[in-house]
Amino acid sequence: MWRVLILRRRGRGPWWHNRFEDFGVRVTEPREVVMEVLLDTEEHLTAADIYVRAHELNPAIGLTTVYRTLDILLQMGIVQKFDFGEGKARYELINNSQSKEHHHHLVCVQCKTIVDYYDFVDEELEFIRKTQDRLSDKYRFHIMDHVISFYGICEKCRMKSQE
Amino acid sequence: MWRVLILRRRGRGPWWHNRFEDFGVRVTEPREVVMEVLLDTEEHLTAADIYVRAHELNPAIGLTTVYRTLDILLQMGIVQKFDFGEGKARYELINNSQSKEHHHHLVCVQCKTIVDYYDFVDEELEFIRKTQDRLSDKYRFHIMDHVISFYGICEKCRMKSQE
DNA sequence: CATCTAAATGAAAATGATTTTCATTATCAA
DNA sequence: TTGATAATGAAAATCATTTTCATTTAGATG
Repeated sequence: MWRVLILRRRGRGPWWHNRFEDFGVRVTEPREVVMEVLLDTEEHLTAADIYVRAHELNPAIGLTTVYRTLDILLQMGIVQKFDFGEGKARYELINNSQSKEHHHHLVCVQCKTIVDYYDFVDEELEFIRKTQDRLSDKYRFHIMDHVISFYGICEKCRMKSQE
Repeated sequence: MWRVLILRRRGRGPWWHNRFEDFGVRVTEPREVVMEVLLDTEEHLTAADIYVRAHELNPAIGLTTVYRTLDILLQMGIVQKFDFGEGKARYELINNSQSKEHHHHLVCVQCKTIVDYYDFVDEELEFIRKTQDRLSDKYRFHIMDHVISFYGICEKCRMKSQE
C-alpha cells in the first residue's frame, strides 16, 4: 500500500525531481530555477549567462549556487559541459527536445570563431557507438556523452594571411 | 644569385624557423626555448609547466612570453591546445615524433580523472578523414586537427555512489 | 505541527589562469 | 650604424571558478 503512495509521489513534478532524488540531493528552489533556465534555451550558456537569467527569475540566487548546481547536473549526466578554449565553460542540457540537436564544433584557432555543425551525424553515430562500447568495456567507464571538435583556420583568416 | 643565398639561408636551422618566417614573426631566443621544451616532452604541458622548464633553460624568460608564444604556435598549427575542464589549457606539439601518439580522452565527470586512450585509432582515422574532408569543403575550413573526448563515470566513482 | 540535523545557500574572500599595460630591449632591413 | 618596429618581462588587471563560513532551508522524526 505505501508502495503505491511512493510511486505516486515519485511520479509528481517534473522528470528531473526523481533524478535528483536518486542522486541523493535535494530539489531546491535555486536548483529548480537553474533547470528552468536550461530547459528554456537553445544556446550553450556560460555559468554567468545562467546566473543572469536565474537572477531575473529569482534575485535571491547566487552565482556560487549556479556553479554548484551545474556541477551536480554534470555528475548526474543531465548537462554537458563544453570547453573550447574561451577560458570559460559552457553548459547545455543533454537530450533536451527544446535544445539544439546533437552537434559538434569547428574552431578557428586564429579568430576563435566557433561553428556548430550538424552534418554527418549518422556516420558518426555508428563510429561513436562502436568506440564507446569498446572503451566502456576496456576502461570500465559508464560513458554518457562525447565531444568532437575540429580545429583549423577559417576562410576569412586564410584570406587575411595571404595579403 | 641572391636567390641561392636566400634558399640557403632558409635551409639553415631547425624546421620551425621557416614556419616562423612564413608566418611573419621573428625567431627569438624565448621562442626557441619554448620550442625546445615542447620538442623534448611527451606530456601535455600547461603554460605554467612550460614556463618552469623554459625558465630552467633561460631564467630571463617570462610567463607572459610563454603565453604569447603558445598562441602564435597555435595559430601556426604547430601546437594543439587541449581544454578538458581542468580550468587550464594544455599544449602539445602536433606531429612531433618525440611526443605521444595520437590519442583521445575519457573524462570522469565525478572525480575529474582523465584517461588517455590509444585504441581504435584505425577505425577512427577512416571516420575522421571522411568527416574532415566534408567539413573542410562545406565550411571552407582548413582543418588541422581534432579532439575527441568521452565523458562518463569511472568504476571507482560508480562503486562509491552505490554504497 | 514543532523540532532537529544535515544539506544547501549566498556573500565575500581566495585562488589561479590568462591578458593587458607599459616602459625597455632586441631584431633586422636599409 | 641606425631607425622603425616587433618582442619582451614585470606588474597590474581581469575574469572564471572555488573555498570559507555564518546563516537558512528541507524534510525526516517525534
